[in-house]
Amino acid sequence: MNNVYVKTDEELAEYQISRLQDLINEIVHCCEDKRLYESQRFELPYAELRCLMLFEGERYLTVKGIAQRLEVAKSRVTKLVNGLTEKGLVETIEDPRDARIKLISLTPAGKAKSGEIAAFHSEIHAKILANIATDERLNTLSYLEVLRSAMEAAKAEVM
Amino acid sequence: MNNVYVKTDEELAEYQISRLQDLINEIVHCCEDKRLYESQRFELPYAELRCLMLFEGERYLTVKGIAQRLEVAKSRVTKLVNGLTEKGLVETIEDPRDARIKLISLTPAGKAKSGEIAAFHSEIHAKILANIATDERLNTLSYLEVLRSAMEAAKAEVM
DNA sequence: ACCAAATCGTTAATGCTATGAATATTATTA
DNA sequence: TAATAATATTCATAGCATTAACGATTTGGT
Repeated sequence: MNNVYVKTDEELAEYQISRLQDLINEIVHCCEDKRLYESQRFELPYAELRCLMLFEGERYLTVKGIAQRLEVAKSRVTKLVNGLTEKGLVETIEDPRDARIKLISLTPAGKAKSGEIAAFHSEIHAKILANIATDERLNTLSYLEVLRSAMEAAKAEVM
Repeated sequence: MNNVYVKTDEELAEYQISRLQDLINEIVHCCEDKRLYESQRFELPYAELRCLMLFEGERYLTVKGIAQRLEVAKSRVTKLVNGLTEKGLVETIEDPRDARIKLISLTPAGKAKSGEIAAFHSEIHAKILANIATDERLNTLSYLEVLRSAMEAAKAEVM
């Protein structure tokens, strides 16, 4: 046995794999905490909150459109819209040209809440950036992009 | 108005914020897809799968211990362990020194499944690394670490 | 003009994730 | 020994999400 221990490529890869695994887990875990916090702070089930945030720059949305954007079934959206309606954040009118379609839009209260949530999102991401040294910000974003691409490529391979 | 438009620091920050927001969202979304895939592939509700993976290197776990590691209520763990027991992946004995405590351990089938899942995790992270140029891997990991720290710091500030 | 097919949203049944309060059993400790 | 603490379970409740079946409406072809 040699005292000077040199890592083989294999071992190096093992190490990098588990480090990547840990880092991603921690980052995702952090996001889950944010999600919980957000939901409590704005007194909205998270799915309803996400639904509310779709009305950025769009006056009206339909059940179908929301379903596509949230990537859930239409029946789920019915429930979410009911919840938001009961809370007075959203209201529904009928499409004058097609009686099948419901046009859903924010109430003033909904706009206000949506604004608050958007501000919170900005705030939290601003805080994250502020916690990165100025000269490291661009690199962080670049390498995050590298990771995102690599993850999507890996997903395409495996799944 | 000037044709040569120079971004103010504020605008630069805005841009970086929304880019960070998007990147993190995409990465998290990717992880959610992985989670779904995993759950279907191994025919286990995701919570049970996570529970199974806690038995790495630990012979026995208790309900309480699992609850702490998964960060869920004990009553939730009772359900998960029931599910895993019905599937023959886990078995329970009584602690010989304390009749209140149940010692939960993997069955051979559970060990096998747990091994498969761990292998899948390694595989997917290896694939991600393989999709990053060799000379960018170390930097990616470093900057991921930077991001993770910044996120945790921001969390501590806001939440 | 009419009928079949497609579209849109809702309802009902089902299953997973998770919590909190109440409870039964067993250990500890004063 | 009696009170208290620890461990796990049960029950009620709530959120997240799907699929299948349905009713209402529109559209397209004949």
